Amino acid sequence: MKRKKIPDEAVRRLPIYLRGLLSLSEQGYENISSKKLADFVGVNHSQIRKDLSYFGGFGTPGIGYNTENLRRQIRKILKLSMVHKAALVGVGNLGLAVLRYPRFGIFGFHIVAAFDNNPKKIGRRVGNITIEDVSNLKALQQRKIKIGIITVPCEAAQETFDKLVAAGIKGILSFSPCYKKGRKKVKVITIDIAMDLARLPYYIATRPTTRLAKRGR
Amino acid sequence: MKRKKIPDEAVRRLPIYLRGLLSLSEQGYENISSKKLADFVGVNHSQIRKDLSYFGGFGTPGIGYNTENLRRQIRKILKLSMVHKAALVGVGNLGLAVLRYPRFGIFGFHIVAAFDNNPKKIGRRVGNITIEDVSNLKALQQRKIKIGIITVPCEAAQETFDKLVAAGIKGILSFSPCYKKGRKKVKVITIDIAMDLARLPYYIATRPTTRLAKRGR
DNA sequence: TAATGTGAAGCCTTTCACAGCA
DNA sequence: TGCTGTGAAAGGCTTCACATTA
Repeated sequence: MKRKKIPDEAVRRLPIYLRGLLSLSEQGYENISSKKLADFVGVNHSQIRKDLSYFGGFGTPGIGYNTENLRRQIRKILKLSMVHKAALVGVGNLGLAVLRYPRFGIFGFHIVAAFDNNPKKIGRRVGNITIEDVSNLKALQQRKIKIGIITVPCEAAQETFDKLVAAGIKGILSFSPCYKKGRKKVKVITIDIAMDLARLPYYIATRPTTRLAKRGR
Repeated sequence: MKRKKIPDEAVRRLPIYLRGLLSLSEQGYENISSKKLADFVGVNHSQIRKDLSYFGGFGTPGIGYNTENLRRQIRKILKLSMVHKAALVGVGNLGLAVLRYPRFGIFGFHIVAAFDNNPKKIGRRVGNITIEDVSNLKALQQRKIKIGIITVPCEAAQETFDKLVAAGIKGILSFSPCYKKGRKKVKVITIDIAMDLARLPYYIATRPTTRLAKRGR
């Protein structure tokens, strides 16, 4: 295995495996075969072995993968071994929900700052974070925050995006559907709730037998 | 064009085009070429033509596509011409945020019911919806609700899923990362915020020049 | 024996390139 | 001329099948 180009799709599946391994290790599995993990997470077993082989041989023929070790390896590949500091911009309903979202911890994320442009919100506390004015975004670099979460309304998305990039942010999770120009050296992952919902009716009652597509995304 | 098998990926892109067309038609474009739309939404222009060709020839050589007509056609393909009634289960932070999410309307969705199992929440109003007890889920069929949105905590996801399926729901948008068994004749689209976030560090500072991957998903 | 790691095959998706039409 | 619609080529991803290893 000589570091060929690694499919983006393989990277997208690693967190799925990680979450599966977490459950299975809680269930007491010390070792796990690609077959068993495959059944559990709903991915083909060859796929799992292939995906893992891009990064190295973590298994033992005849035995499978050591659950703890594989978890550690995947966390390392995804750079989740360290804790990542994230900043959230836009403390509306969705922003609040994300701030209070309980499950970031298991992947090593920590939202350490929240920003809004509404004077009424600035200074308020959510959990143990105090909402700051967006003008403070400039200082993100000094605070070693490399990940941004955008939960502002559509109109403000481009401006927020530009500010985050200017502040040296390296990765952005955006809930805003609006198209961003000028992304460069910044990885952007967009979650567009309305758009995902918009695909649903197409699949309803169209097909005599539902195709059970790969996985909802 | 003889209805070959239509790639799921093409369907996934249709809402992107739809949203792009909305903006461009607001900007006053009466006709639009695949090239212009491509630049706007960040997809290859051949891709757009190919995607549309799966469903029919909507354009005019030399001119492009009539903006209004293409919007209408895509809405028709995605079955978004009618209004879809949706029910939301789990009125926590995220559920509230989704209930108040302003942008479902443009795709023709209408959340008409919300459910929770917490007696303190039942009876409360959010917008013009009254929160009901989850036991009322049974009646979804009579109420002609075919789409469900799951925003319950992980532990309750499987149970909620089973109830929605039993109630005759045809499509589900789930924010719960937990694996669902027994999906059948039901299309499930999953949004897993933590998992999307978990991919971000992998892409940060790994690559000398960022690959500008297709689009964040 | 049981399961990994992997070349090769097969399948799906994207891009190219151009005939044909307005 | 400008742009669509579409075969064909290229590229990428998934699955198969098996040599290999503990």
